[in-house]
Amino acid sequence: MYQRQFQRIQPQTTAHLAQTMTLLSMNVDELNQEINRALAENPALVMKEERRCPGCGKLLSGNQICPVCSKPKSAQSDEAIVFLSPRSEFSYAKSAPDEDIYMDEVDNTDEVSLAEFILRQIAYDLENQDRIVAAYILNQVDEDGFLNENLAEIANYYHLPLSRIENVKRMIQHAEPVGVGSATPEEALMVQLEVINESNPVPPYYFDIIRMGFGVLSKKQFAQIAKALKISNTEAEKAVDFISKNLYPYPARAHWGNFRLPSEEKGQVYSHPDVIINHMNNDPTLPLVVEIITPTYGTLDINPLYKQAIKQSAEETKEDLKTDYEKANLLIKCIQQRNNTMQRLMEKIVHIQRAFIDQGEKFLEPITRAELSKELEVHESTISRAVSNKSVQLPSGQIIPMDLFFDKSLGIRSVLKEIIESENKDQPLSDTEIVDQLKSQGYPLARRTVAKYRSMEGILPAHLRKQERKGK
DNA sequence: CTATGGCACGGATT
DNA sequence: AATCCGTGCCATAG
Repeated sequence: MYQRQFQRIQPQTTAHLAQTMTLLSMNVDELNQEINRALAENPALVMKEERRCPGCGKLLSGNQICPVCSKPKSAQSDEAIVFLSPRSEFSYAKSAPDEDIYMDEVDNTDEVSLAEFILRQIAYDLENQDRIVAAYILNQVDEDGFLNENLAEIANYYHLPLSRIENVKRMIQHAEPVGVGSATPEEALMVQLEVINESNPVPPYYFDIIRMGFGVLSKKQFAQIAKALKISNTEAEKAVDFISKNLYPYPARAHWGNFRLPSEEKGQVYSHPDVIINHMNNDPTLPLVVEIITPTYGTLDINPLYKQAIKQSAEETKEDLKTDYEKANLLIKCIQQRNNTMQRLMEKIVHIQRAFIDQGEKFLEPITRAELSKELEVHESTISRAVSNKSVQLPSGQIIPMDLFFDKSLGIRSVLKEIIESENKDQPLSDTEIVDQLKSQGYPLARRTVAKYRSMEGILPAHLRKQERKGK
């Protein structure tokens, strides 16, 4: 039975492969867009009503039964339940474009609605002319919330003084979500910091750190920052921590969805995790619940009317209808395949990296994509695609890039951090000494490598660590 | 003279 | 085929 269905799309097998590959390498946000696009332009494709678990109210995909509620309470704590979790916060366009019911869903992801959202906040305080300018600017803002347009040109076009345009831009930037309309991530951060500063004053060097640029921030180079601004290392660390926790460089993304949790570790912000890992009922003795987020709120299906239409229509239109039908069929198959791969992959990863998930970085098992691909009997590149560009939320609330599960050195780096933290601060360990320490703990490394890891973690060299101590 | 960072090479990984 | 990563050598700062 499955055989036959598969046969039908055999002639397009290369297309099938190509599409599976591209879908696999997409994260939830991108997949959401892709599905919306397909829904909009292919009449054969429809979104069926959502189905919820009668027990817990979770959205279910396809014919699946709720994996959480169907699990007996006596489940082993080392088990993990991996399942697909459709999310209602992903809005999709209904097949009939004239409907705007979905607009009053909680979140508005469209640029249009973001623009409207902001415009409503500031419209009262603007004169008519300025309102037009504001509308224009908001329409030029890209999906991250940035404005790449030259203000002087806008001023020219509307025959208004530049200062007036700047004023409008300022108002947009200060409206929620704060920072939209900036030209760069740095500018957005500046605006956000200014706003915070008005109610809760922050030390002035916070601004200087942002001026140093986004790159320094995301790499967490405390040492450099401290040196350049003549502040202590801990002050620098505190500042960067504050910034990554309270500010968000892509203002429009942060507004999108309500559960933004900045990844503290990397100083980067991921808006929607692709996978969420939790303990059942937040109880660490219960099994893990692994949700693979899918943007299909409801189920994708072939429009039943469409099949009839094909039979009844005249010969010449039949062909067109048929290609639509096959395209839709293909997409559904590919998405299923993607889901299946993700599910199998996460099952393996969670099993292997269980210690890491429960107990932290130190226990990250060094594993390569190649090894995993053998176990799962898929091609290496499949794993690569499935893993890249995706993010995972851990039970701790941290959001990490999925690549991290394959980071060979992270485990060692965290041991290194421990060693340095517990060292005698008056006589800091030199790199050579750290090599010995690590070797005795079962991590043979070259001296040069220790130095690399140290700088990756933003830890100063031995002689400077001593100074740091004095300065305090 | 020692500790460290820069550059570049080679092997592994993607 | 391209990229990443560990490592060795060498220059330089302390």
